[in-house]
Amino acid sequence: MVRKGSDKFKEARSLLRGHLEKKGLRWTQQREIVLDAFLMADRHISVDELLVSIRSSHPELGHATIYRTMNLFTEAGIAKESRFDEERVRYEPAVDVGHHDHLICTVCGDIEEFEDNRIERLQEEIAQKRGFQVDYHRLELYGKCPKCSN
Amino acid sequence: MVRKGSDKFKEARSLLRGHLEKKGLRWTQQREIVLDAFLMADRHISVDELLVSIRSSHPELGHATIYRTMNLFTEAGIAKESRFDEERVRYEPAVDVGHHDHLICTVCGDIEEFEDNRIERLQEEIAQKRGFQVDYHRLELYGKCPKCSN
DNA sequence: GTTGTTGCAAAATCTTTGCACTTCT
DNA sequence: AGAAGTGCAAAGATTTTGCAACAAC
Repeated sequence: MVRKGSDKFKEARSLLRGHLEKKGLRWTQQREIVLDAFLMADRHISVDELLVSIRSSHPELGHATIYRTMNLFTEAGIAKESRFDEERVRYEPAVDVGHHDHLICTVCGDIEEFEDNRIERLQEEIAQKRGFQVDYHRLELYGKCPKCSN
Repeated sequence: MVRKGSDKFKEARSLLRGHLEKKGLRWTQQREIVLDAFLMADRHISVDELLVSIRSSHPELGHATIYRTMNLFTEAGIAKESRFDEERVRYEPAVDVGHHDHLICTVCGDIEEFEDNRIERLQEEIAQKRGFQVDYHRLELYGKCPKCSN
């Protein structure tokens, strides 16, 4: 379980404070509420899922605010967008985790993370061979998780 | 240059004919027009780009038809959807090409393709280790192409 | 008191759908 | 003739934006 006092929360808050100060923006209740909900979610969450989880305690907080806030978090380096094979964007925390790729179950929607340095090295090699300078990448394996493949 | 008589065109037409027959669907002028425009495009094309390229010769062909037709082509195995980091879907031919992954230039939008069996094997290995059964994957390297990185 | 922020509704995008009309077979 | 397809406009879904009221500094 993710607790509010964990390192992830502290790091995210400090990143956000820094970003807000640098840009002359403000620390608001709404940003705090969305930040907590986002970090507590502990999975790849969409805006409307966030809205649902927030609405019970803060019914007045609207979707426009969440969109604006998640864009802010992305700029601040707290959240990362992932589009997977869907139309809508999902967000995952970008703090307190190294880079990783995804295994996505097309049956139950479960998303697991993995990391493999050998693949990263091969990607670098392929890009260099073509004179490409890679800034970031995305590797997603779609299929059936152990539960769904029986 | 892609010619209308090339293998790609023949293979796509034959695939489409087979799919239409199997499903009891019909071979129409519009499907032929969209198929030709799609295959001639010879790059990752979006619905509105297709619409523009078709509108000059067939102004009455609407976007709904293109959406429906591209969905049909995807089912028939002629086209493959790629969403990259955009909101809209792009399509690429699924015939006459092996599986490949993408290098995407974030400056000029250029998309190159590559293939690497070593990476594919590592993906398989990672998935197996977790009991995941991979159906398909997606690997995209984002960065600057030789022209744009100077 | 400024200036940024929010909440709502409206607009913008991309995609799908309902329906009358047309076109295959 | 009958069933499927098309074209248009309308509706859906997701995301952004304009603006008056509000809150942070």
